[in-house]
This record gives sequence, structure tokens and C-alpha cells, in this order.
Amino acid sequence: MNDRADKKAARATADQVAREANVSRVAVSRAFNPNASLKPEKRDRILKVARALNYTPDMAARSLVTGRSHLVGMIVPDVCSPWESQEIDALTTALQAEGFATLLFKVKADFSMDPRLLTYMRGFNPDSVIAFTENILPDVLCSFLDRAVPIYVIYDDVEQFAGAASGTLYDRLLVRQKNGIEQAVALLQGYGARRIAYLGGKAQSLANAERERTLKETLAERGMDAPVVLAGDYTYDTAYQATLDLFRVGDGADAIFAANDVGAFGAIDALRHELGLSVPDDVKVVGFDDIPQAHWKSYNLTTVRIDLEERVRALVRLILMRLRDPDSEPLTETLNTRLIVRGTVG
Amino acid sequence: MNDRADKKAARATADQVAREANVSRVAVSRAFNPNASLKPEKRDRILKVARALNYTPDMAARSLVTGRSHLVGMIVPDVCSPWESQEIDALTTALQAEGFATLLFKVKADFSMDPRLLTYMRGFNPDSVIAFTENILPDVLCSFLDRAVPIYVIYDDVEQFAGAASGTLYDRLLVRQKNGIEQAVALLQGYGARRIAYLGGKAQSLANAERERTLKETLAERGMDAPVVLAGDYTYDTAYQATLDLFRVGDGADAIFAANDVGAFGAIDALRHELGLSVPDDVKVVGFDDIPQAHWKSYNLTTVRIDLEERVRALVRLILMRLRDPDSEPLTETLNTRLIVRGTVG
DNA sequence: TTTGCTAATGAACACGTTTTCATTTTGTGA
DNA sequence: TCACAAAATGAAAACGTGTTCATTAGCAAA
Repeated sequence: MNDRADKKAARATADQVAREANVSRVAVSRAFNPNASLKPEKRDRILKVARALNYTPDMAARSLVTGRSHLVGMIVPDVCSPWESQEIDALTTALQAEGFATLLFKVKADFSMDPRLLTYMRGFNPDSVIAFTENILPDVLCSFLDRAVPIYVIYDDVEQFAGAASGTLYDRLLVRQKNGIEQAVALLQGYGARRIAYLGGKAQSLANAERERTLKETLAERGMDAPVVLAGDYTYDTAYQATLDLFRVGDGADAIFAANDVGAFGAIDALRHELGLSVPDDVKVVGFDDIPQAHWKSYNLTTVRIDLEERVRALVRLILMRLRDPDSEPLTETLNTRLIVRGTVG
Repeated sequence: MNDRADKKAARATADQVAREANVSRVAVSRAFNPNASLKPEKRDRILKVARALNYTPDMAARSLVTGRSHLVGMIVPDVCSPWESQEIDALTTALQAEGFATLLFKVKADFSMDPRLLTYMRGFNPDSVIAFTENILPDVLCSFLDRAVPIYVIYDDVEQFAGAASGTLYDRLLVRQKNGIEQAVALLQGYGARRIAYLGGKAQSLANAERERTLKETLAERGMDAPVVLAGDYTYDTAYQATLDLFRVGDGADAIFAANDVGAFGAIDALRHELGLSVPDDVKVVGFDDIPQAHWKSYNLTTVRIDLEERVRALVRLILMRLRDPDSEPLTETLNTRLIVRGTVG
């Protein structure tokens, strides 16, 4: 009866548009489907009426019959993380341009996956799912998602992952971390660093494991000592404390290689503001990701970059390819990393 | 034929569950609706079969008949902004616990609103819409959303906004900025600051306008000079440059009051790393928001805090209230601000 | 005009659920 | 045992759309 109720009742349907435009309801459907065969003048008339009635096809109804929801699910543990928020932002923009909307699902910070969440998510029938949480195994996800085509974001070709996925088809985005890490180690070595500490990310993170492994491998190849490994969780506070411990309880280090930029920030602040050490004079620091904050003057961080735009382009390419042709062979896209040199090494 | 195709076809429907459990399809529907009348033993049997068949009710089909999509639309200009990503994260968590999923839509960074986006968004039939972009006028949004119940996030009781919304019903979340700003000005005055600069946010932002107005009002009340106003856009880089200009081209200042924390970071870095000035000795800096980065040692920012948890609680309360009783009178929730004192004033 | 072909058209069906509504079963008190 | 309310049940309708399929209109070539 009131204003709000009237507005609620006002949602126009294809039938109303059809009646108003003196056409069949099927014609209205065709008017909104560009490659359907319909007389141009008729289509124009319908669209005009539709605009006047403020009509939009109902996605739920459309989804029901086409099997396409135009939703892309994203599973993230922490939207606040600069790297992830960048990724969400870029992906949402790109997918929106292609007619897809982003459906956001949060998992606990400790990466524990509530099975009910997957069940719940599946109810929305996402056309594709992007999992940022790297420890959701393909088999687990695939068992819950039937029609949806999952896409995984993983880092480099980790064997345990490949093993778990055997027999299951899925698309992959690989990040070859070797390049960037090699450049970083070369730079550190060039500036005389000898005792390097690795400030880890989350223990369950495959990216973290792969970075640690690659760093060790690279140091060995160059005849350098194995790194001291500090436990971390990708956060500033933990990195700060770990760095303090390294120098107060442990034996210190020439250089700190952090698993991500935010961790590097924590290390730098601990060195400068609590330990009274100079970066890069006393200790050199290298990060990973190259988030926007890395170029802020207080940090001016030397870091291994993963090109975000290139990464998003590859991801969108995979998703669209899979949607267009769901039964084609699984694809793998590969990205490289490279070092961005700023002021925290020398 | 292949593994993937088999899996795709495997999506179970209520009919299959009904057949398997020797009940009618209606019973299956009721089994998933807790307050429907159904024999407990029968419900158990159905749920057991459903679990075995990996069945979940299809949200699209359910949405079609109930008129509830269980989707909450969020319109954001920039997911990467620390304040907004915090808000998205907290809201998504809270809504997920209540059975709603977050549908993310991005608008251009300059706040320009593509009308097609609203049309597109409406197609998904969100149960509610949260607009972070403060310059989307209620009338514009309401004309596009019929069934959805929009909720606005606005800052303080801005008159131009109230005017535009006259005649339209909508819920509001007001942030009273006066408290925090008054505390900040008192602190600045106590430390001898006299020439204060206001480093603005986006010109179109209502929050920015309100903060500027409140600052001017407060300064006048305490008999202090009107502030120099610097144009900004909430970003680090612009704040950095504006601060440089203030001291190189302009007359400098005793203190800088930034419209947000990230802007304050840019100001601090310009002062310390390019102008060779000390914060807080030469220039005092106050921010707005209290994002997690504000306590990072490199900045250790004194800032006006908006309590995020309290804010999200209020927002979720509004949304759920509106969903439960769509025709009730529009509500207004009010939040306060307070100063968090750290190291950038004295 | 005739033939053939393509474009345009609309009736009927399908998608997977919830909700009415009429019917049957169960439970309770006299 | 009976009467009556309450709970349980399933057939049918509804939600708003895309797609199939058989039919008609339009048009160029023979």
C-alpha cells in the first residue's frame, strides 16, 4: 500500500513488456539475446518498451533454464590482505566487463575449510570458482562442485599438488618463482650478504613452501649457506616479532628474504625502530608480491614481482575458455616473476 | 562421456532424492526448511539420502519462487583501499553466518556510475544493497532496484543528502564525526599547533565534505584560524604531492589533518623523506579511519577511529531487520568516533 | 509463376524449487 | 468408542525465463 510496497510490486516481467509492445513473450527474450533472429525494428521497439518499464531479465530464471548463473565464486581467507584485495579488485573488474558477477566467500584465517561452506556455495551454481586458498585440494573441491568448473590458483608446479589431483581435470595457473628469486639472491650476494634468513608465510601455504624450497635450491646452486627459516603467517605483527627473536635470541642475519611484502614491512620496522639497525646498511630486506605499498617511501622495498595484470588476464582467459567449451582439455597458463629493485638491498 | 561430463550430469535434484527416499518431492523441500511440518524420522531419512546424493537445493530455483535471493550486493569503487577491504571482509563474514552471500560490483575510481551496472546488478535480485560509494543518490538507486531493499552507508547527517532523499524510504547508518575531530583538534591545540592544513579526500565524497565542514566548525569554535584546504583523492601518491606543494609552493603548516589514514601516510613520507622535516616535532599529523596499518611502527599514526566491529554489527542489524520485515519504518543507526593517540602529534 | 531457401515467429515445454490447498493421518479429551 | 483439532502429506500451480520445433513470411533465382 505504501510507497515501498508499490515499488516492490513494480518489478516488470517479460510478459508485461510483451503485452505493452504487442509481441510475444518469446520475442522479448530474443530481444535481449543479441544473436537471436529478430527483426531489427521489432527489437528496437521491444528494447524501448523494456527501458520504459525498467525491465531486466531475471538472472535466477535465466540461470534455471540455461544452466549458466553468470556468477564466479571466489574463496578467500582474508580480503584485507593487500595482495588478495588487489587480485579480487582486478578480477572483479575484468569479469564484470564480460558479464559475470563476483560471489565472495570467506574461509577462516587458518585456512580451515568448513564443508558446509562448499555445500552452501554450490547452491548458487557458480559458473566457475577461483580458490585463493591454496590448500583446498582439487579433489575436495571437485566432489562438491558438479556443474561449476573450478579453476585453481597455485604457485609453481608443486608435486604434492599434482599428485592429489591425479585423475581429476582442472585448469591451472602456474607461477614460476625461480626467476625472481634467482635475481634477488644474485643481488644480495653482490652486496655481500652471506647469512640469509627466510621469513616464512603460513605453514599450510603451498606458495610459501615453494618459495622456501626455491630459495634453498638457489642458495645451494650459488654455493651459499642454507637460510635460517623463521616461522611466519604473512602478517606484519608476526614478522615483526620473528625478526626481534632472530636478533635477540638467535644469531641475526645479513639479509632477510620475506615470503610476502607485508612480512617484509614488519621485518624492516623491527630492525629500524626497535633493534636500531639500518636497512639496507646493516641488514638487507627483500619482499615478495610488489604490492602498491612497496613503493611507499618509508619502505621503498626491493621485491619479487608477480605481474598482476598479466596474471588476471591469464585467469580470465582460462575462465572464459572453460565456460565457452566446458569439455576441452585442461589448460595450464604460466607466469614469470622478476625482481623490482628499490632501496632495501643497497 | 568423460569424467568431467559425468560429474556435470551428476548434480542431484529434489526429485531424485524423493525417489531414492520413497517420499514426495514436497517432503524433500520441507526437510530443508526447518520450520516446516514433517515427521522427524522422515526428515532424518531424507537428509541422509540427500547427503549421500550430495544434494543441495538450487538457490536460483528457490529464489524464483520465494523472491529471496540470499544475495547482498556491495557497490565499491576500490577493493584495495584498506578501509573498504576491511569493511567488505567483516560484512561478508557476518552475512555469511546469516546465510547470505556477498555479490561484489565495482564502479569506476572516479565514482562515476554506469547506469548499465545498476540494471545488470538488479538482474541478480539482491535482497539488499550496500553502497560504499557515497555519491550514489538514493533516488537513482531506488529507481533501479525494485524488490531489493537498499541500505546506505553515509557519514553524518549531511543536508544535501537528506534533501535528495526526501520522499524515499531507506535505512541509514550515520557516523557522528564531531567527537573524534574535536578530540583531535584539542590535542593539536594543546601541542601548540596553530596553522592547520586539511588534506582532503575525493571531492565528490560526502564523508570528505562532512569532515572538512566539521573541522572548520571545530576550529572556529576554539577561536583558531580556518585551515588551508588541500585537494586530494584518498590516495598515497596524491597526498604525497599535495604535501610537497604545501611546503614548497605554499606557506607550510604546523599540522596536517588528513581525510583518511592512507593520505596521512603520504603526508608523513613527504615530510620525512623528501622535505627533511620531523613528524611530530616540526609538523603534526592526524589521520582518519584507524586502519590496521596505522599502528605500523614506520607511521604510528594518531588518528580518528570509526569502530569497525560496531559499524558492521549495526549494518548487519539493519539488513536483517529489513529483510525480516520489509515494510517497517526506516531506521537510523548512529555511531560515534574517537581519537586514538599514537606518535604523530606529540 | 514456381521453386527453394533463409529469416522470423509463437505455442508448448522445460528448468528446480516453494507454496497453496484439499485430503489423510495422528493425537487428545470426553 | 467417538468427536474434533492438529499435524502430516502430496497433487497441482506458480515463479520468470530460454529453447525446441513446427509453421509462416519474405525474397531471390529459375
